[in-house]
Amino acid sequence: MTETPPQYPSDRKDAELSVEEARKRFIEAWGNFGNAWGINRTMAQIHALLLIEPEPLSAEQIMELLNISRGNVNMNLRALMDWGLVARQLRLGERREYFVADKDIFQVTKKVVRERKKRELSPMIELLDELGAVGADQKDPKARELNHSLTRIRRFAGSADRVLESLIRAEESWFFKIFMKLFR
Amino acid sequence: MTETPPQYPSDRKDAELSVEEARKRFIEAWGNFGNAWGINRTMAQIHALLLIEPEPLSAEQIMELLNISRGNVNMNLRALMDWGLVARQLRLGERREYFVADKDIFQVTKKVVRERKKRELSPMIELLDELGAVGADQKDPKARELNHSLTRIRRFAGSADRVLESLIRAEESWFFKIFMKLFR
DNA sequence: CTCTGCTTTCAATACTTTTTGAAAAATTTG
DNA sequence: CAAATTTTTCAAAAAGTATTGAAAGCAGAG
Repeated sequence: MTETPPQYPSDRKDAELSVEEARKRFIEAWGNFGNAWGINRTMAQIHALLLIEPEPLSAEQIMELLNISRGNVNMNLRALMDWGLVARQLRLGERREYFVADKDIFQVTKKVVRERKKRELSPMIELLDELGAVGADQKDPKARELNHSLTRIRRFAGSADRVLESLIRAEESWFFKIFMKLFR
Repeated sequence: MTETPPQYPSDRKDAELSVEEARKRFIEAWGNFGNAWGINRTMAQIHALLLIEPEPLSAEQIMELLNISRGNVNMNLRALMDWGLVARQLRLGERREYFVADKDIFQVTKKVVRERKKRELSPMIELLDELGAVGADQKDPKARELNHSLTRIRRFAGSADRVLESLIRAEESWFFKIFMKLFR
């Protein structure tokens, strides 16, 4: 923030503006995207910003670039670190903390899958197991339908769980090799 | 609501209560689950209710069973029908409309995937294509990092898109055969 | 056409989640 | 240790989302 950024040559006159515009549009889109999937918009925007930033950024810089408050930045950076998507980075002789995002999009996916599986799928499976036996022995249609529905869902959830677990464990190359062959 | 439900025999004294309790717990859990994934809690609860209900229900019955207003039921039933998860069912000689859920959980998954792919993934891919060229020719690190990030994300989004498209088109048995062999 | 019974709409309200910003806590430096 | 700088916390405010309920709309029956 205190230093003047160096000027780089460019073929196009409007290049500098265009890059800024593109960055802005991507950050917005990533924010909306995350939001639609139950991730706080600001958290996703900070993530987007760090994804396209060549250098680590300080909380101060994020505040200014995204126009959000100190507390908000702090809160969401912590969440991003909890998810393993962003790491703190210290610089020798500097007091201020900097932050970088893991730029490997496959790693990002794995971490998001791991986190949400733990938070949402696993509790659902536990519940389904707990309710699994209810109504199995009864003739009441309500009981029977409940039992059948829960059994089907439980079976499906188990499959999903295994697929996701494999995804989380997969090595990037292996995963892509198989998938790229399978899917077009 | 106006007719007395028939009594079914059961091995356990507390069976009736237990089934009701289980139904309630499942509906709640499904509501929270949907909510975490960006689906309105009530919409998910109505879906859960119809999933475990042996008979079609009217809007009136849903209102009473879930304790929600007429307008709310109407709105969310419409959304569920838009997603293709619930169908209207008319009875001969009856004016009132009834609703049933598609009980095939694999179909449900496919429909949800299709809908969200259309609403969220496709627009993101369009944007990435649009922004794809920005900064490719520049030396400015910001431009280069933006370009690299967007290229990586674009490539990944394309893979995800193809995988999901295959899932949507897959026959259940085929899907499971392949996946069960691949994963564990 | 009018009554009746049901569905749909939507402005107002209630509820939930996010954001702010100032104060407190923590950490480094001299 | 106190001063300086930075991070963290959290109650209050703002923003966003869901829900209500009364009124309007619609369709079949008489």
